Amino acid sequence: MDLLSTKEEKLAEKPEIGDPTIADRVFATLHSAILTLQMPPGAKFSEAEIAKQLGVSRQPVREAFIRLAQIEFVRIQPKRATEVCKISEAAVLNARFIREALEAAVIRDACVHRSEMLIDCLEDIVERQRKAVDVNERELFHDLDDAFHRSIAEGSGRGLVWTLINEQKAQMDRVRYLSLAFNEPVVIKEHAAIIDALRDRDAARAEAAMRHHLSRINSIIAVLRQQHPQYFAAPETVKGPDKPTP
Amino acid sequence: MDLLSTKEEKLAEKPEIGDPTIADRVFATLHSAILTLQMPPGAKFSEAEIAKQLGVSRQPVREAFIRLAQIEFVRIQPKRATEVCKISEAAVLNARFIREALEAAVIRDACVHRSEMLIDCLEDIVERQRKAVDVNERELFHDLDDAFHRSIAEGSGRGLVWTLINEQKAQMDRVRYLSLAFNEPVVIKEHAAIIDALRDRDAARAEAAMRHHLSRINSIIAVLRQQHPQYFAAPETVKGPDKPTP
DNA sequence: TTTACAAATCTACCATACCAGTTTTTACTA
DNA sequence: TAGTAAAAACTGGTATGGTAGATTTGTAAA
Repeated sequence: MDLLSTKEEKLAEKPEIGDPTIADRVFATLHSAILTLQMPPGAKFSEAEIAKQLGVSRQPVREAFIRLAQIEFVRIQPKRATEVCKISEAAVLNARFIREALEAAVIRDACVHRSEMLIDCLEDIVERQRKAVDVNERELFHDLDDAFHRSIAEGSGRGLVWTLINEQKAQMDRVRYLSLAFNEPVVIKEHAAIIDALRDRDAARAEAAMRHHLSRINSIIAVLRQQHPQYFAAPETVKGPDKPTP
Repeated sequence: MDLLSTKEEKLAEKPEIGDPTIADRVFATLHSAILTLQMPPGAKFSEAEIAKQLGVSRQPVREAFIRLAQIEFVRIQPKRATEVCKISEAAVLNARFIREALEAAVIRDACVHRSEMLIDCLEDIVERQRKAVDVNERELFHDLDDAFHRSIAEGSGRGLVWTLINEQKAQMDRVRYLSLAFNEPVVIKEHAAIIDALRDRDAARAEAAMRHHLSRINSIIAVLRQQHPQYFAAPETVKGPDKPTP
């Protein structure tokens, strides 16, 4: 892994008076590295190693690790090692279940509370997505995709729900980085269909369009798992219902 | 706040070879204290203060703070202070929205995948709730309520979803501790209605029963806010949809 | 009495040293 | 050579001291 290149730019700056702490910046650096697969699933590293590479002490690195562990980006094994969590197919499908349930509920709300401004905003985003496809700007396209879904949530007064969706989405985003062929034109069509239903305030149609749109990941993950088995965790056995132990 | 009383029992034990670290135990102690309102919303404290009270160094306390901040139990103000987050009505209603959307989706799944064992398990839980009411064991009743919902999720293979619901629920649980009158008999009736629909595999009825059951919090929170205004944050202004900034 | 400013006293953040386990290496024995 | 045990080189967890910024306090001037 090569995080040294970003050292001088991002971390070893002068001790600014600004807000972000060193731990914040270490977290952001590692978060990005994991998301973009610069740090691939299964990679092992230590507090001391990262600290040395980033030119800081172990302490802020350690605190970044704690935060990364909470979002299941890394797994801390005390006295042993810390490693990047492998992609769990069960976790990804679980994230999709959660995302679908939430976005379905959100878009139903949006059909009631939506403003004309929201429609304009969404159409603007899709238009920019078209341009992004023309110039083959994959990164921009993905950012606009996020913006599309976030705007719907915020437009119906459910901005806080998007925060949660975004966290769940992180597991899927690593998959997204793996899949080079994302079939952008179809995505744009699906977005347009969602806008249409939203404009007509047709909740049932909007919800169906959204669910269809989100079902994409299912067909992708099985393929990617075969293409990159080393990035995926072994399939878990699903537990049955436990007796409660209060 | 009086955490010293639990010091000898929970923290100053012999250095076991077992798993939980000191930071884990500090986290659990503070988590419980905040949930049960022993540490009321708005209370200020410092790393050094807690460390002294619990008889540990500042480091594990600090790490516990980081984890508590991530679940929005405390707010860390650098160089200033750390305080218990006040209850935000917007956050509670947001949590309910999320919980309702997820549990509605889960129980629809459960109507398809449910086993006879799940029905038996749920009926057993409700029966124990009746007994808990008889002997006025409020704490036990609440634990069984959690067990009821968790069992439904795990019984339909969505145990991971419960993990998320549980996190969201934490904000509501502080409200639950505030409300002394919880109207347990009605809760039991609602649970029974959910079981009935689940037994009949009637997804629409089960979902409706679940949504009705979860709507309870809305009527509670407004009253509590008036009764305990010091525990609640000032109402936030809801933002409109932003233009994306990719 | 009120205001202004400085010193004392807080805070959380960071660096460092040490500890107790784990893993790997090394070296000696059978 | 193979096996085993000791030792060296890791790991993350904890304790502690120092630092810079924020708050409070206290004192002096208007």
